[in-house]
Amino acid sequence: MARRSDHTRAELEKLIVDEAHRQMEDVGFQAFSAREVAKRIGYSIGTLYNVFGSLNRLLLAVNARTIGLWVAEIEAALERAENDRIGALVESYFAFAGRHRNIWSAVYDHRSPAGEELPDWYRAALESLTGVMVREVAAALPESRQMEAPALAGSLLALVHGHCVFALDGTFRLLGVEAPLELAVTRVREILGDGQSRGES
Amino acid sequence: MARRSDHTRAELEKLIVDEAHRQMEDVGFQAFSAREVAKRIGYSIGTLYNVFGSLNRLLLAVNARTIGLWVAEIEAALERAENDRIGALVESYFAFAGRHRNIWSAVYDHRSPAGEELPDWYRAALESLTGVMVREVAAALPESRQMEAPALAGSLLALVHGHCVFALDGTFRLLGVEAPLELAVTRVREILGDGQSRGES
DNA sequence: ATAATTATTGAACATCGCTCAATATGACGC
DNA sequence: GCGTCATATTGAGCGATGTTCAATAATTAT
Repeated sequence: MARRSDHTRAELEKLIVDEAHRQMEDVGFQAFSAREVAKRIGYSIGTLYNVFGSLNRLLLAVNARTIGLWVAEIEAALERAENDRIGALVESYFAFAGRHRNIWSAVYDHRSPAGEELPDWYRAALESLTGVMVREVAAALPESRQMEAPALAGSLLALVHGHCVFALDGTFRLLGVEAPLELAVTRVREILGDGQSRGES
Repeated sequence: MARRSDHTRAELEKLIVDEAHRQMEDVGFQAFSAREVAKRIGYSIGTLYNVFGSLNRLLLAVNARTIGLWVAEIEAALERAENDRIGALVESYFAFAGRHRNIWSAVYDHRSPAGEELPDWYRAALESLTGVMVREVAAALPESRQMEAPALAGSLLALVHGHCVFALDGTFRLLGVEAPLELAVTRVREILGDGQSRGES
């Protein structure tokens, strides 16, 4: 099969995460299988465990990659945005989740085993996401309310996340609500204070 | 083993859901096992499938029961509440999730297989939950804003859900936010309009 | 060339959801 | 009481899963 000269350790790690991420995108969290990933890249299941130690860490690697792509897309949308940065933020958050349901859901569907603490590189990925929120919220707030920024950012993250979850799982449909994104944006505007918002391009 | 004279069909169904619900509360969604449930009540795995048809429907029955308990607890809190009904609503929502993490999480962790539509009795359970939200939001809104009630109720549900998820999974801790419940209540008050709120008992 | 080190394997184990021919049980007519 | 039929219950069997680890292959060091 595969020879160890074919790939350095780092290359092999990337090869596995690549395929695992593709697999997650295709079949979703429930149907994800480490064996299938191994088969597709031509290595045995054992090698997969040698490299990542556990399925948990492989899934964290997959999710960290997802978060990275997600943050990149949000940042790109923010660069394109002219005035309405908060609107662009919420919109691109939603857009990514809608366009990549499987990998997006996996971030929240997977739970690390109890007692296991998150690796630093995964924490860093999470913080890059929350970091964008805190930064943009701070920028949208007047000087006098800067100290509220972190709490407000958390609140906004929770608000947008909730709307996103219920938009995708059908809860909003069940309620007869048909524009969850607009709803979320409206909520966010109310919360950041009506002073500098309400709708412009 | 168990004789058919021991239980009517309805009793057997209840026996299974009882044990499955207990099991879910004890070990959580990931470790839940239909085989284990069968073993504990002294029936075989086959009987379980005869009664419920699939694991999906058993899990829906477990989750429907959870939602029932949840709604009952919220309604009880609302009856005790004097003035601040919205505060009581959010607080009891949070309290249930915190006190029954496993069964609460299972409601959102479980996904029905694609294409399978939800049984009416499960829809009814979901609607009893959303119904409380719509009713209370409507009661908290002035006459002039009654038409917004359903959309606002959905928004509030999403907002509270998001805060609840991030409170339990550690995201708020990661952000340095230490009072997610109060944060959620504040957000809800802002959204319903400051006219009749801001903090009184 | 030989020894020591490291990478890779994949059969083996326990467990899972799920199926279905076989069996046990109960009810009914005579 | 007996035989017949319908129904309830079983649990071995199937194809998967995650995980382990002695055995093997490949590389490096001596």
